[in-house]
Amino acid sequence: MHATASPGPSPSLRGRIQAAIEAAWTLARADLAASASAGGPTPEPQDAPISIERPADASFGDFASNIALRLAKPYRRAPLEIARTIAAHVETTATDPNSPIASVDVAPPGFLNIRLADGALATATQRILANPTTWGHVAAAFPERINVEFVSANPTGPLHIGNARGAFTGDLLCRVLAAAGHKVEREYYFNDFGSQVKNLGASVIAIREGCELPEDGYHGDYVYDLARELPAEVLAQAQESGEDPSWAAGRWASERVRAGIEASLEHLGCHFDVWRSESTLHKDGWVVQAIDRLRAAGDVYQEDGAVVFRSTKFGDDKDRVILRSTEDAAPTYFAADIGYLVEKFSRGYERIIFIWGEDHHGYVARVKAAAQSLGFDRDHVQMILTAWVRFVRDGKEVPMSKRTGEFITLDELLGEIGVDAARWFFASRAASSGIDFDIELAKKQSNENPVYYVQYAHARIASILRKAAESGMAPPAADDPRLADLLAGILQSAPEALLARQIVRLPEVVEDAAASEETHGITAYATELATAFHAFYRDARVVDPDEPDRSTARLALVAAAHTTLANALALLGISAPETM
RNA sequence: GCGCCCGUAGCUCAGUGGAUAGAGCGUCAGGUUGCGGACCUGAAGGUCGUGGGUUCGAGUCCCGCCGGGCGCGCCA
Repeated sequence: MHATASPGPSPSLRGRIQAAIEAAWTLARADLAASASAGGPTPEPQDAPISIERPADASFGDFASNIALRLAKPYRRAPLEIARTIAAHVETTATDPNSPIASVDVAPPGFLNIRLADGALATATQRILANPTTWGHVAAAFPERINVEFVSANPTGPLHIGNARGAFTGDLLCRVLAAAGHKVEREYYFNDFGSQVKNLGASVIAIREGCELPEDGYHGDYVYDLARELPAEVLAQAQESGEDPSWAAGRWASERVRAGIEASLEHLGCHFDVWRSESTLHKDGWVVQAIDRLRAAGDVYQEDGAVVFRSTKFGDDKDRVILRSTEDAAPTYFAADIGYLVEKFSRGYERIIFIWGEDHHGYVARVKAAAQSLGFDRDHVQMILTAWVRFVRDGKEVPMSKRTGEFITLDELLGEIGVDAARWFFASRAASSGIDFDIELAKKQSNENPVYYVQYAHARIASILRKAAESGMAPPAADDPRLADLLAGILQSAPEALLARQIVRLPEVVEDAAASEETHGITAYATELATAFHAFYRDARVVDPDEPDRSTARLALVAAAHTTLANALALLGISAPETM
């Protein structure tokens, strides 16, 4: 019971191994210093953290470290000597029954190969049964409040397939950061201020009145729907107050479109905590305040009647205009971005992340420059750029333009290939990797998507648990006093041990995903876990009335696998079906 | 022209300076008297775009070149 008493995240096994090796290194370093020749002083301790990794070849053990190879040069000692000295100081289960390490071997040219104790697998399995909902969550070394802004497409038309990557990338990042112990808020910024809103309104009115569309008007089917649904009162009120009806209709249409976008995103499993409009940003004075702060910092100047921010002072390749010389000194879009930075930091975030398409990479330097001039740490403003997705149908690139209405909406795409398959597709690729998305191919292959392989493993486990229940059997409770012995009994044999070794990796996978801000490690892991389960299923009969103890023990392991698969899928926002 | 990203198996993609470069799909050959065959086992398939350099060690870091994408507005 003591092992499972503390709720919430606990360190990954890898973290505990790392701590053990670090402790051994501290002792080993003293040995090495004591035996040092008079050749020179012992170097200062290296700051480099001791990295523990999963070896490429499983026969080497559960974990490996190249620490001795890295330290050989600064300490001017043979890697093998360092490795042997460290290994001699590691507490293993041979000397300390609580150690997660069964053995440490030294292999040329200086690797430490570490084998996990069976007891560590059993303890981890118990912990999963005790706290299934938080299994896989880890505690951040420095928990932060993080704002992640993504999608932020202008509400002048429904989301199209080009918005898919940003939506999924942002959502996945938020899920991962939250699981890694951070407080995450999801934000959508939209422009309800610019001329395109008026343009949308003009298009709606033109259709409504049967006139020709404006030259730069919007043409999509949705514009006709808007024209049909526009309440007459909107135009009547505009006429009464003397306002340009295009603005009034545009505001109405834009809000209508925005609500549709929100519904689409919710359908994808992408929830946003904050919807921030550009007009309120101006109205609340944030843009003016930001410009004043830049001016006070001495980082703006006048040129040809315009106000310019000296962003080159902070590494940008040219200075940027923030107030135009014409149109009543109207602020530029960039000025609004600066105001938005001030407003966001005023809410107390330690870190602000933007998910942008790579076509925005030119904006990174100027926004970071603004942050720095405003007195923020530029490293607390972070941009994640997603590479372009080329949508292809029949070998031809699909054109996408909201204005001409030539685009495939996100809703249409997901109607064809399904949310789970689409999520897996994007989650399993690095954000920086360019993708050719062949829509016909994706439809054809959606049945071959590995996501179903993983979901199938989950459903198969659910089926086993149902089968067990029919025979009056169930996984043992987490506080069953026999659990430790039962697990120890089965973890001696290969099918069970191989599965358990995959199960216990989840927290490490979450740590890695959060550190790299990439999710393809999770999809790869989920696939490997499913494979390990299918192999176990082949070799080990779970429900066997003739072997009640062994059945109970295996049910505990299977229940842990069930939870682990479900939590890995939850990190990806993908459903974990009980049947399929 | 300048800047950023990318180039790894037939295809789509992984690969925090370390051990024999991996996975899925596709191809080929096999597998079920038991809990879900949407499964399992095995095989074939690689000059890691290219040429140098750094390193005990390079797919990974640095430089040149080739090829592809994106960006270089007081636009939004």
